[in-house]
Amino acid sequence: MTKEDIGITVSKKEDFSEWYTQIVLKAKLADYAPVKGLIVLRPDGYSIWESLTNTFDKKFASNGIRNGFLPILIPESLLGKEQKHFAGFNPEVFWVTHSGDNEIGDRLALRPTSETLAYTMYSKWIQSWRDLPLKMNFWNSALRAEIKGTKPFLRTSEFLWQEGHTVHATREEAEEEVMKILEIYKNTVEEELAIPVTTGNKSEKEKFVGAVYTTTMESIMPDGKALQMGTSHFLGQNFSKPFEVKFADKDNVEHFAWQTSWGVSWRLIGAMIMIHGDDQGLVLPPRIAPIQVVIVPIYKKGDDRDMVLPKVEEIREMLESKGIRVHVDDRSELSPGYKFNDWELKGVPIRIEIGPKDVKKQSVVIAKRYNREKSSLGFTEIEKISTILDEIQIAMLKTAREQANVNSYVISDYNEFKSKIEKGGFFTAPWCGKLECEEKIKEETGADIRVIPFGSGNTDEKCMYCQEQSISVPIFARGY
RNA sequence: GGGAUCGUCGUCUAGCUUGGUAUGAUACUAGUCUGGGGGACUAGUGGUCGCAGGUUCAAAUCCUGCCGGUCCCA
Repeated sequence: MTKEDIGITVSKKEDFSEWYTQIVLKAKLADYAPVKGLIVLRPDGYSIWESLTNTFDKKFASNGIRNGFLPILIPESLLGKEQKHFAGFNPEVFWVTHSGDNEIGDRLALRPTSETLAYTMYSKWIQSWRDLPLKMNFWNSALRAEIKGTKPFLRTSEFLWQEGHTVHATREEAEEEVMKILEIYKNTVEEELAIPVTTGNKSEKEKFVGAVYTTTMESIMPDGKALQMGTSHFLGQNFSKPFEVKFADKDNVEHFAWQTSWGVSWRLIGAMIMIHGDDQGLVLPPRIAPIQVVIVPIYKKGDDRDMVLPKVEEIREMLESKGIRVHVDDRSELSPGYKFNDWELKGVPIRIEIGPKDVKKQSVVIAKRYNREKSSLGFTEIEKISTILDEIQIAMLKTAREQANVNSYVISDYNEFKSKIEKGGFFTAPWCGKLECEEKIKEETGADIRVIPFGSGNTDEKCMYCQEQSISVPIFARGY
């Protein structure tokens, strides 16, 4: 391995796919497991996930949602209770058929999602309107067999996610919950991960199997492909009926409950890597970065060391007292240059360099990761770092938004669409609402309806494909 | 679903056509000098060639199957 091979050896622009994989492996976020389609998270990857889960947990909690735990095995009889749901997931379910050498009668599924299991439990727990709403969230992993085209964080046979399941007395309340969750998702992804999203509905064809409707948030990746960032489903009574999730209302009449389910996965990490990363490696938005500021002390002789280290400690304490997550890189065997590159590969938002020269000048050098700018900051101004972190966060979202806009088009001519889709992007185009057109477009161009943005409809335009009256203006794109 | 391609110390790689138990770099360990953008020198450790069979006196090399990675098309 040459010097260059320690870092990323391909450019994001020229070989996006390889670039992505190298970041995941070389920034030590994850590694491949011995089984196809599975990955192992390493500490630097897992701490990003923890940072995300912490943020979501706070928001869920303030919305009255509490965490629980569900087992990973679901008996086939339960999974099959809602027929469409079962049919939708069956091709990608892993089955447990044996315990030791003995065959299991009712074979067990490794959960592809937990609606059926959760609602079996809910039906035991809910009897009265006083038990509602019931709002729970589960952090776990789900398993869906991916045979081809696996990619760390984006498509793996097992993935970490949260699945939320709520039960309500009325349709209105459940639908409100669907939107509240989608709003939490959108805020978190935009404000914490600095990734702009478009929210709206999935088409009938693309909705969650078993849902009445699915709301989604979609983002556009730098290679022009769309990535589904999270979904929030209104299940209506589709599950409450087969699973008998019912309650006695105030009038003592028994009703089936109204339900929602929703989830985001570690795919968000993949999106963050793709959107913000550059040819030096990962770039973490400050709010989600496990380490926000890394201090690299620079010294050679003992004297310098005695001058530098106390100052480093002082700065560390000051930053920590302001709630900033700081790390001091005191590895003695590595040169400063190596450390600079190393932390850039790992994406830490701000690096502080402090050596004898700086101590004499009563200042430090700070380097911002997202634009790789260096500047000098006086000792008395160190507290400004809080503000700088905020500014970086805002700048990153702004840049990402601009990039997304560049790759978004409004279009109505199908031939134009067919030629432009080759380069990727989001295409807002009128659609008649018929499945047939949706399927044809998919077949001919590889693009599907990613999202029908809220408020889209009542247009005078003709369907891009069949020229009949359109009923909405969805975003078409090729997806991950 | 169809097709292509790859797999050799931790990592990257030579060797494979024309069989004779493996090359170099980097990393790692120890020491000395160094230290403001991936440091230098010296001395060491580390692989039986993805896995399983087969052919052969002999297999990293030839054959078959499997496992895993990557890419393209639907």
